Amino acid sequence: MKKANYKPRKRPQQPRSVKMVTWILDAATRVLEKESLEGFNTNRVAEVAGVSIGSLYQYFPNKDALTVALIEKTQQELVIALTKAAELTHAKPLAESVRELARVAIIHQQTRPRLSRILDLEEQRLSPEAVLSRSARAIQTTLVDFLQQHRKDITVPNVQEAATDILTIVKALVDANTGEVSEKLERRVERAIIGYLCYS
Amino acid sequence: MKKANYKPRKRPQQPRSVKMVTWILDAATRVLEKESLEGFNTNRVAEVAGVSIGSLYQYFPNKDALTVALIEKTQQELVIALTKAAELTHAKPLAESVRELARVAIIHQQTRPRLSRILDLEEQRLSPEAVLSRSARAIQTTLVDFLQQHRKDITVPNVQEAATDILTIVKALVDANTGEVSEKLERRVERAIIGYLCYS
DNA sequence: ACCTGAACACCGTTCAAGT
DNA sequence: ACCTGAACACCGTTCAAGT
Repeated sequence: MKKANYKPRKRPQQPRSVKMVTWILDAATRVLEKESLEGFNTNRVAEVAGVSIGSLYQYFPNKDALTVALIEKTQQELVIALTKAAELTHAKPLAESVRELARVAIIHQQTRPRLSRILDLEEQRLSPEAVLSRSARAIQTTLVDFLQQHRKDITVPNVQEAATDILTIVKALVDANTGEVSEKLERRVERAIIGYLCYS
Repeated sequence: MKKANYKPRKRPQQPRSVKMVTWILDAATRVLEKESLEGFNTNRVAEVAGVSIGSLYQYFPNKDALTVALIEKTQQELVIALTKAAELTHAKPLAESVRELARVAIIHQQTRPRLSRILDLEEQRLSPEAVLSRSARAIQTTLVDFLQQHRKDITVPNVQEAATDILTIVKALVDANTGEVSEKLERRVERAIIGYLCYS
């Protein structure tokens, strides 16, 4: 039985250590983008980062922990963008607001299509074990708030559940359509979300 | 650069060979169900199948080819169930028909929840390389036919695209809700599908 | 304290030897 | 022809030695 510990081994305090973690994460990002999952191995990441393999394992207890750190980092960027967008759409009608949120999510993913797709895949592979991450919960919360604000316009029986389902649906559509023209994809995502929310 | 050849190495003609392939696929299924992806390795599969590792590689050029064969097998079962269900719903109203198809898909997945989830994940991981499989195309075709029959009741601009999106959505929802009570899940899948199809 | 990298273990795959 | 399994290569991870 494998232990599933994806927490970073230590929060590095010393300046050099902070830098090393940054190097490692940057290297991991580059390796994943350029060589995809097949080329993603810890020895290669350490090499690209310019640190020894031993140092990598001082900060990340295993390869999956490194992947989880990347997922966290990416999701933090997304939650910031989504929260900002959600605030801006305050008084606008549902359809328009959804369209803007969808656009943010799609743009976020299309900034680094290969990487985002891989990280979503890895998140699914790891999710049964991993506790829902801080940033994943933040995204969920932002979406629940958004749905509450539009409570009168939607027909879902349970807002929590709806938020989860919508996140699942949007991720799936966006990942399955990597490379699709942004506007077309936006319209289909909008259809899926509002269709789900307003079904009666 | 890796070659991506997922085709079985040979279609076994001799009776002993046919049996061996069956043993190997059954063993792979058991290993995946019991030990999940972490325990799924070719040496273990060969051992459980009672054949030598060399024999496994005579029929499958690599591990992914073995996985693809499992995916194919599972999807063939699903396409049969779906086609049958689609025929039975012939003259019924859209919502009811969708509910029945959704039920078939959910039951199919919940028969072996762990296995189905893993195979869906692996399918995503492999899909950029792999040609869309025969059975995946069959499922797509069945769904397109179904949508054509209800053309007047749905608002999607493109039936092909809609079929793809719906498959993506249903898989994602079902995989994300492994272990959820069947009836609740059915209602949410129905909402997602009909919401998408009838959005205006 | 922290870094290093040789070494170990595990697993995908091959191929010389056996039938 | 087909099967076998020891052996090789690659990669995740550790740990003794160095600073």
